Amino acid sequence: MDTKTQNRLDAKARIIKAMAHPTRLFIVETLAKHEHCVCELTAMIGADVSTVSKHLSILRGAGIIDDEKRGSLVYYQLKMPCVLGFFSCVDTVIKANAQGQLKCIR
Amino acid sequence: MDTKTQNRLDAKARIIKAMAHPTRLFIVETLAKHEHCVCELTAMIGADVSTVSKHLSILRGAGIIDDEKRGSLVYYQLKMPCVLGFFSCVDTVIKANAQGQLKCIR
DNA sequence: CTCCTATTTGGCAATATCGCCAAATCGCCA
DNA sequence: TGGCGATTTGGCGATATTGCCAAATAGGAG
Repeated sequence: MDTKTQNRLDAKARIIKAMAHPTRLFIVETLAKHEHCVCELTAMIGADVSTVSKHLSILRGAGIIDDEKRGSLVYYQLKMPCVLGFFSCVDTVIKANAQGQLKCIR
Repeated sequence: MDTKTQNRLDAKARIIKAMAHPTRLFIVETLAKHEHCVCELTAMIGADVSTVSKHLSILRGAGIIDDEKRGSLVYYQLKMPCVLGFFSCVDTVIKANAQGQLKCIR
């Protein structure tokens, strides 16, 4: 594997890793409906504000979401809706795994 | 966030996490072309066989790839080609990030 | 049966991630 | 200007991931 491929895959993995966490998936799915401020997301998630803020920072760093300060609140919105298409593929994988399990039991 | 949502997102995150590594992305992209045995993948990747075997095990555990023993070799193949669609979205994100960078410089 | 090759598994040290607390910013508004 | 609420950042212990080596396993060939 040459260096160029290595770098390309590193970049790709960094983006994917940004989504590889339940809380961050929740954030992406929630922002897919419409924008939310940090305080709203924090209330929905039920973790410390600093924790939520760091998750948002990771998603923003990956370029998946965007922030916009309005007054004293910071609103986040989904910048790359194409990731939702991926999520449906993941659901397909989960369903296929479950059906594979069933087949083994019978 | 209720328990049901939590479990659903945990399962989703586990699948995504399985792909959140450069080497595993390489494996998925390589198997997308055609199947390969562990020894071939190991040669291409240039890491220890045990390392490659563990990466393959993670992808298999996630239900993304499938294995098939033929003689003394184990051949792996891509089971869920829909993940490739996700990769193109990731490339879009990377491209958008790069263009955002450029805009800031000018 | 025994050797040999391909692959997997166990274990360990290095590194990265996670979530909370405390502290620092930052912009409003009195 | 001073205080306040919203958000971010620093730091720390706990936990998870990673990659290598060594050892175990599995199967075919002699």
